[in-house]
Amino acid sequence: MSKRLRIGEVSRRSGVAVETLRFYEKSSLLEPAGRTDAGYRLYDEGVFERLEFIRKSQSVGFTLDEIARLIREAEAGRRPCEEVRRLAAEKLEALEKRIAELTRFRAELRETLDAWDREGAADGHVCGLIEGLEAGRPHAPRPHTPHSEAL
Amino acid sequence: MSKRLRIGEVSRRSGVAVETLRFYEKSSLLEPAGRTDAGYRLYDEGVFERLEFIRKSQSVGFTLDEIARLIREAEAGRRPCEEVRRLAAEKLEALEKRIAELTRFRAELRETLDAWDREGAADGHVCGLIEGLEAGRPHAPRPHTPHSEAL
DNA sequence: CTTGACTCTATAGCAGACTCCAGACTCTAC
DNA sequence: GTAGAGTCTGGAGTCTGCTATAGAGTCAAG
Repeated sequence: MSKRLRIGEVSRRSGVAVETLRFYEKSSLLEPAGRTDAGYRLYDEGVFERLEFIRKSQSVGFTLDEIARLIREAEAGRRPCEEVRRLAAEKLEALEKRIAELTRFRAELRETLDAWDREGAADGHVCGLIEGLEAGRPHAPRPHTPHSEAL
Repeated sequence: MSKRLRIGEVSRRSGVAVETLRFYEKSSLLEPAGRTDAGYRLYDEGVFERLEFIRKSQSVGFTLDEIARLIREAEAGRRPCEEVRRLAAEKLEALEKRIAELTRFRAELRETLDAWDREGAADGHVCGLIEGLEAGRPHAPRPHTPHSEAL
């Protein structure tokens, strides 16, 4: 029989704010195992596992809604492996696109910074980024990419 | 003398929604080159360059506010190279951290997906992610399998 | 019994980047 | 001259993931 924890203790041990725990409850991510007579939430040790799951899922790009859905399915006794896998595969794909994109931008940004270093103290000089603002960069403009996911 | 475009045309050609263009204007990111007598915004071709600049800057992590600031400085004829450079260097650093982070996540995600593929067709099998979820749940009694650090 | 930390609910607010709406005007085509 | 698409303004609403506040009840220590 495991010890039951109040919300503050859970918060302290997990690093997740009290308000956030309650918010997660509202969002169907986390139910307290019970309540005291006074209505205080009581959690058991499993909560840490759950929070870890949430954290990890978030970190690979699942939204709280998606996470809630997975949890719902799992609790309904279903094994939404297919679904999870599909979602995860999607996330992976998005992630790869995003990494490629960011890597390109990193190269550009480095290049720009390097150029500034080279031209550095030369006064009267308008640095590359600003130049791009006024006249356009030497790079070919790309067609619009609809929506870069905020990964 | 380049042709002047109305907002819808700019939207169509850039993929940026009309409302977003107006929103950018409110946010001091983008001014139409003029107005018709009826008050319709008119843009010239330079707008695409500007939009591209905004998009790229966003992609490397500048906020719209920062972008507006850069534009303001550039248009004031100042050369805020120091400032721009500092900001850019910061973003580069952040970008590198982000890329490293995402790359780690990608590795984890791939690994997870691979693991699922290997264990795949084995029926009755609860995939790692879900397993983590079910741990400590009173429902769904499950055989204990010690592989839960899925994500 | 009082103090102070903790908890409760319900509601509001924040940041960032849009997105949509009403109601009025304008432009183009037929 | 009328339909229908496009545009205008100003302001409100959306979305995600929290974070904060008010006002009240609870609990353990001194």
